[in-house]
Amino acid sequence: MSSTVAKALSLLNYFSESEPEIGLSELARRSGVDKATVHRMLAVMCDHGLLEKRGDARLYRLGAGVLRLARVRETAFPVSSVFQHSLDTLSAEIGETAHGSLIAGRALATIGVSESNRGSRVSLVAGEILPMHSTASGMVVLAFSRPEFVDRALGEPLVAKTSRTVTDPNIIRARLQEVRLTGYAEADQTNEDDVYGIAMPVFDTDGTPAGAIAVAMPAHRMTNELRRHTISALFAEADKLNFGIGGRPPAEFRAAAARFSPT
Amino acid sequence: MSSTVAKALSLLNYFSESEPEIGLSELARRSGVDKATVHRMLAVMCDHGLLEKRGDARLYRLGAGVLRLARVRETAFPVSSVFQHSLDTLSAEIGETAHGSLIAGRALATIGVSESNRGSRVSLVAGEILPMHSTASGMVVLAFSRPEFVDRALGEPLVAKTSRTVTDPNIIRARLQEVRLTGYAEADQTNEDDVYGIAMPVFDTDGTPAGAIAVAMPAHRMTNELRRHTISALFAEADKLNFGIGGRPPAEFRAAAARFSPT
DNA sequence: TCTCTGCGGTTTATTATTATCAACATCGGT
DNA sequence: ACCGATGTTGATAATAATAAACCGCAGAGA
Repeated sequence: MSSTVAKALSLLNYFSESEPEIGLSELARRSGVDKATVHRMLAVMCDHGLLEKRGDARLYRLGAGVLRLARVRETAFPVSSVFQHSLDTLSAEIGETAHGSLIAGRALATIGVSESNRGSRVSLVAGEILPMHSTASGMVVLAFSRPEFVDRALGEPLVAKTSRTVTDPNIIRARLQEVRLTGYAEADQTNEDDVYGIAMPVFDTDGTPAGAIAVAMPAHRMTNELRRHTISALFAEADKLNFGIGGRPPAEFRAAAARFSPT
Repeated sequence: MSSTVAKALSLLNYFSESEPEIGLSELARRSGVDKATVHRMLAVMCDHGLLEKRGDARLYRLGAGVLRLARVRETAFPVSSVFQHSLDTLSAEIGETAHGSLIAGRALATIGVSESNRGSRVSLVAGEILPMHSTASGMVVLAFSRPEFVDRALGEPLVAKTSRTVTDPNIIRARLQEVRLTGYAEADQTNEDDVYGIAMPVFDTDGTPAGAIAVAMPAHRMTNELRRHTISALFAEADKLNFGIGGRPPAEFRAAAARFSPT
């Protein structure tokens, strides 16, 4: 938990789209790590290209090394690009914003977005970390994950992102059971007000969830017909996606998919 | 060099396109770090999503976290995408493979490739790390870098990649002086047999090199006319690229560009 | 089938490294 | 000259690396 490397790596998570450059003192304050230590860690990470210091300012930002690593991974295991294609298809067909996420360690990382071209649409940023308990994507991933993974996720403090967020682990576990039966998860303004999300899992070669694809729409626009259409499209795209990345859905999910009738 | 974090991060560099999955013992052997230590480091990095263990096999590979970090950086500072556009333009105009690289720590990382559609062409992998002394991109970056950076780069052991590779720091420094005058660098089979490269620097907002764009072609195909055409196109694209990423070429480079006459 | 070998993973006590804390030097902007 | 920021240094306390074992497992070969 408090290993040196873990502390250093956790510094990377403070960089986001809304705050792409951060100074030493700021990082030290947020991470709770000593300033001198943070400085040394930053120096090491700069040396390895994970971070870089703008010679101009005295701020740090993510370095070109992360671009390189991402390229290496994407060349060897093209997941992001395959996701993007499915997301574009989804957003075009549903007319709402679609996004994809992958399990990264114990978190869920958004790695692809395709916004609808409507004037009113849900807008979200790629690279964001999604909470497991308050998003449809998180729930659908948990539903098909191993118990240890679920325990660890629900063991952490569950933040109430909105007034509708469920933070009781027991209720969440009950919902996970439902998700296992339907194959998809819905999040009615549990992560963000006015946003209704529907998500479906994507699997790895070993049958464990690799991530999720989801459609997010303004809550007031949700109808039964739109839900059916979305879920149907998600099943289709999830199927293609699993094929594209070599994922093998477990029997439980395949059963749920077979149970779904797009009537 | 011997910091814990540095050792952990250096493990990431063993993953490449040609070897995207590596086991624990293999990593321990190559890095020279103890197996138990490597195991702990890998566990931490898996926990943070930089790596992931395929539940199936017992191998490690780069995780989804690197995709997320790359997206965050690319959203805040779109460099890779801007590069790609220039590279596509270059390869289309010259008819040879173009590639772009960025300084990542003390190394030069390939972050974009656009192969020509010729049957015979130079093929190279994105995500590769380029040597500074034996590639045109490396030389052009060094030529406009600060002396400390050059000293550090030339202080490391210089590998002779081919029979033509120059490994004498003094000769290299002399060549850097020439590059400063011309604004571009040429590598005639100094990094790879039969490959002739021409590179041009791209700059950061503070006037230091951010990376380079380069054209690589089969050495036997090189002619004076092709060289002129390539250099001319590189100057044009470098100019656009600097504008696109907000780079400010130093006076020395602007003078070299003005000196060039595409006659 | 049985053994052998190499691998991933874990443990132990010891050794070496590193974080920490506080203090100070330094730079830039107001 | 002020202030908050980045760096940097010192001694002490906490942490992690090391080395050499060990287990369980899988595949190879006899």
